[in-house]
Amino acid sequence: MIGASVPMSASGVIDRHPFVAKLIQSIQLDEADLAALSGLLSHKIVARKAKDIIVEGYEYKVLHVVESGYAIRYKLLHNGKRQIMNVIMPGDIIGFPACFYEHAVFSVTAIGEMNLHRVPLDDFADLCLARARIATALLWFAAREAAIYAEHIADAGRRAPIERLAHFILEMLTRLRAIGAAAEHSFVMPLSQEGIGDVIGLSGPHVNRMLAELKSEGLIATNGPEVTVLDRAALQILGEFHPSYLARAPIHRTKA
Amino acid sequence: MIGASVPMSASGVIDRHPFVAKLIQSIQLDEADLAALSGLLSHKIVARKAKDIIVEGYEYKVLHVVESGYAIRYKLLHNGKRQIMNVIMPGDIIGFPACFYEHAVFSVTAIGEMNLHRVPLDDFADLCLARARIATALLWFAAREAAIYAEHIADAGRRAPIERLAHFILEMLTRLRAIGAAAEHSFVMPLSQEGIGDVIGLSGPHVNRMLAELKSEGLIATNGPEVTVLDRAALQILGEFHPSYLARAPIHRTKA
DNA sequence: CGGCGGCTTGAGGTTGGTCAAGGCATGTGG
DNA sequence: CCACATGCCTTGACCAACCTCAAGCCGCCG
Repeated sequence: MIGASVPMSASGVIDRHPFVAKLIQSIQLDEADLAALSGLLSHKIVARKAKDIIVEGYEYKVLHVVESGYAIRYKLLHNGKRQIMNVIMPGDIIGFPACFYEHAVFSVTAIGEMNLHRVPLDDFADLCLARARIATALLWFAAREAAIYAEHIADAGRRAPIERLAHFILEMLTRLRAIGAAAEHSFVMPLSQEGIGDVIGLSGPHVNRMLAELKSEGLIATNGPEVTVLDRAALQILGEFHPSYLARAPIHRTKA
Repeated sequence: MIGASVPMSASGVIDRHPFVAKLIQSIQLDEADLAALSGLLSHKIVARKAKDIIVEGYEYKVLHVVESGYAIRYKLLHNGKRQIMNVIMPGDIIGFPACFYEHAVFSVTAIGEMNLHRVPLDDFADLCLARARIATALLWFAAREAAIYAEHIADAGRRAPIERLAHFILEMLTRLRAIGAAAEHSFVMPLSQEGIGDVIGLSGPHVNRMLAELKSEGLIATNGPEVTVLDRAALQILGEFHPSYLARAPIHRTKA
């Protein structure tokens, strides 16, 4: 911890980190918690565009807490296709919750430049054991991750292409707004159309056609990579989107 | 706890419960842990076939630990289709890890008769806070649940129909064997062909065609609801199935 | 200026859904 | 004990949806 390039022990600095902000939204932290987190997030690194952070099948012993930038968690299949499981955003932890496995089950690649904090897996485990509140919050994050994945199963398996796209756009808007990275009705899409296809299980050209349809129906507008939601109510109905599964805080328990 | 119909405090009884067996496989439990679990699992109930245990959108305050029988966790979509997220087996907890949400995000229905233990959510939360080892094991279960879901995303989104079916058959065989509910190469499929279709995102008739193809290739055989894997190696390659994501134990940590 | 990545559009072919009919096993009530 | 209903499996024909391949375009960056 000594010799960290960027000292972050002052709570005025650490609690502006998106990961800490996310923790605070789901559970109350005291000074000792913040100090522990501050120590954990002392080793800052930068990942350039298209940098592989985790490669499927390999062992890994470090996690990366995202401060800024985006990454994709994906799997390459032997029929040559790619399935993107999730878009990783600031405040997320790369390698969690899959870090309980000995070998990586997915690959993670940066899209665009990222600022990360490198955290040895063992330090992370120690923190959980020492700070019950943080461990509890992480159990909640893991449950939320599972809920997001389950929603993606319904998307890929049973929704019509245009419904998947509507759902995906609203999910991105909602998640980006939660971290303060989007305006009320618009956001910058970090993925190409082919990338979107790899999330929702469509080919690139078909994503393009579905986008055109949403535009012609007046539900969205685009300007380069920027997507603007023009008719949120109609999009929600079309994509059957219920934002509750993305909630930031668990239900309140009197005893917890 | 007093007045429970079936006393289970003797560890010789409690540790034969599939849920406890699953816990023991991932973490070591002491006498106090077993006693706490014994108290938790004192209220036994039976669910008949097609009984709705959780209905999407409703609040729920109890979990159900499965002792025997199967259930499906699913979502009904407004286009009339059904997506099954997961098949729930003995040792699983109905309502976990989604129990952190105030309202149910999925429905759960019994297929066939089930023996369950009713556990109030608050008692469960208290157990986690009091027994750190059990809480840690549950964090691992939540992570594993997320990994299974992620595998299903790849299935539904990017694999060819016959690959999905191969993968699903191997996943069922592996999970059933882990709880001692399957022979080495065969098991009784709890779902109808239409049900299988709702898991892997195909229509009933197409599941039938794909099953016929697997049979004609000599990879599997069926006899009523019983499925026998004849060529596991070929099926694994076809379905790109790597059993590691179903591992029962987390990686070993010296400090934990 | 030239190359590259991504968007857009089109034509054509396969896949897999839908609808429908028939068969078989099981279970139930008369 | 038989008649009937029910649920599931099986098969076929048809057709729309979506993928693939391909070409041209634009904007950006070296």
